[in-house]
Amino acid sequence: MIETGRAGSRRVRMRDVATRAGVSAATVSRALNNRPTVDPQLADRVRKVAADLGYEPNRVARSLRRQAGSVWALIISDIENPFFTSVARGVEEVALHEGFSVVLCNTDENIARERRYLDVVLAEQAAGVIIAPASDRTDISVLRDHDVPVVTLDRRIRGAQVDSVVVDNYAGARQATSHLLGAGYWRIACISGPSKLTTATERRKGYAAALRAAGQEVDRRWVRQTDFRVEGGYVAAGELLDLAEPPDAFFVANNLMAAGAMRALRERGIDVPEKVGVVGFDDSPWAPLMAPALTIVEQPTYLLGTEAARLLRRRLADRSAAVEAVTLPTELRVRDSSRGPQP
Amino acid sequence: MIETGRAGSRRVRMRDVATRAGVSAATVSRALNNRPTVDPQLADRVRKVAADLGYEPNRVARSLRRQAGSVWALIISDIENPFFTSVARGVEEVALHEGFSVVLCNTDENIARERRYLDVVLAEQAAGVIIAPASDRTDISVLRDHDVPVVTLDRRIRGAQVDSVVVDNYAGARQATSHLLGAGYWRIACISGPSKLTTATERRKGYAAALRAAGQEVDRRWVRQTDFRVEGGYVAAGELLDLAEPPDAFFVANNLMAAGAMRALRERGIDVPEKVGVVGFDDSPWAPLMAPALTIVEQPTYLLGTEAARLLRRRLADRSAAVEAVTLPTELRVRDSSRGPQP
DNA sequence: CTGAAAGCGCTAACAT
DNA sequence: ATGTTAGCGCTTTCAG
Repeated sequence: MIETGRAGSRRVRMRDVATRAGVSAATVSRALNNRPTVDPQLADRVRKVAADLGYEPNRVARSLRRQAGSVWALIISDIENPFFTSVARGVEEVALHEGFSVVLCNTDENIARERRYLDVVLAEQAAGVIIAPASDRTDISVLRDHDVPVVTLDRRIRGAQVDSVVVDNYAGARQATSHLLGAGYWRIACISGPSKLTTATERRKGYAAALRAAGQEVDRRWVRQTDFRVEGGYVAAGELLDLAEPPDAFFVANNLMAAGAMRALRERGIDVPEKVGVVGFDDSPWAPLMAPALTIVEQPTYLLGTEAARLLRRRLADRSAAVEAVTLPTELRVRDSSRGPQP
Repeated sequence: MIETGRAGSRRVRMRDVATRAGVSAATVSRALNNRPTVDPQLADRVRKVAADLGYEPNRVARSLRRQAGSVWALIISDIENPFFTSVARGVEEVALHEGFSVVLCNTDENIARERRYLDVVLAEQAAGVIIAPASDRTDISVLRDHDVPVVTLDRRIRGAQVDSVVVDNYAGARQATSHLLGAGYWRIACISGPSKLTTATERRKGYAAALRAAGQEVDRRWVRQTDFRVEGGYVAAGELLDLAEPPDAFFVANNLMAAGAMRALRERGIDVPEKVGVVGFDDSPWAPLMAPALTIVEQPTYLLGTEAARLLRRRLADRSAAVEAVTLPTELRVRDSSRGPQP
């Protein structure tokens, strides 16, 4: 039904409900907030009147008065990565259940933009913040100073005493690399992300650990740290393939970069997995549909979101609770891109 | 730098700046908002003091007083679709440039959730709203009634007098279908989205128009309208392939459904494009990487976002401007999945 | 050009 | 159990 409705019709305020119900604004407030100190019958009547009038509390006024809003801010670093979108779903699920709304802020891995959003969510009085920091040195003190609960997600901030939830990047990367070794690849390169991100460095370390466990030295020329984007993976893979002694497998530390690496391989007509094996990190809708289907380290993305939300809820309820650091396991999902080399 | 900072340190208010600068709060307000009625030298001094104190205006108080906030709400229907994430980038680009922040709300194509977010953004006093409505009958009167500017994006609302920006779905679908016919496919099926979405129905109509232009009747059994999800495309394609007389090509009206259709084809061991041709609608990071690389109708996603933002900005500046309906062209991007049938 | 004062809509402290 | 009052932090008349 498209109701035309007169534009500018005054929004109904609490005062209007109060007048109509023949009570004071305070009583309306109490009734609508289910305070126990109001007569049940009266409360019912007030709520009925409010509903009839289509009253919706002004959250801005409420936030100003309560000095705390009713939205959670989820600050993510790349909205184009399905990893974060899945995480967002998880967060939302819990938030809505708790009566909060979630707004997303996209920093694009950009420190300045992250800084800006931090100021915004503070100024907008978010009830809490879940953030995938754009750097392991992101300064969240502005939030902490004003008692806004923060949970870091996916990545940790070095030295910060905040609740956090991450996956076991080290173990996942190590398992992926060992899998490649076990499949018969021997000259394995690593394409990881920015060194300012804990995820990137931990995955690189897991890769190195697997090599060493197999008695190999880590060849620095075969380790690339670039951005976490498709283009970064494409360029890095290209450079590695153009080396005099190119690798025969890639461990690629992120889903977007893995797509880029696959493109570089395809453009060069290099058969995967026959000539070069590939394992990515983090699944994506397209990974199983690629040619060949991509082996990846799967992360519990949705769970990551719900866990972060759980930590935030807990912190909201008890500011002095002990800091909790959750680490979730990954799972290697073997597909075709790592079936082993063919002479 | 990780500053520890004493938790709970009082946030600095305008009054503090005023006291420190030896002026009234009103003057501080005027100075910080660049009102012309304040002595330039004084204004400079005030701004300096504000900066020194690390003063950040409380947006909640400002919104309450001004009766309008400084964030734009972007209400999208599926955060997991890269289409929307790219659009979001475009919106943000313009918004930040204009001094607004963007928050994303994800409705998941769910009418109830959309309803909720509409109430939330109203109550939070968003300065404006850009929305991809979950239905062609979405009721946005709650926003219009309170003079919150609205721009619809990607989809239109039937009968609504609001600024809107969409792509030419009809022409794009028609071109895609004609392309399949030209490549030699003859029994072309259409997998489209929910009939409550204008995008889905227009794409279906474009498909039908192309068939009729080629002298074909439209066989209703070959037209499926499902959801815009991977699973929907998978199921629909499977059903169509299991028909006694299966189609020899698919026009799939969305990127996620196209991925699902490709999966159904792969599972049945049906060669694409030799046995069955496929054209999708809307590009995605994975489309060119699939096996075979997917032919698609490309949409100017980023531009869609910036255009929507432009319309919103215009409306904010002039509430009585004439309603503008922008239609952007699509472009067929031919890859391998529609190379033509082989006997 | 600047200051004093009112008030946005709500909630919490205080009164009754 | 309910009403009255004050005030969250800002902007905007209205005076001067």
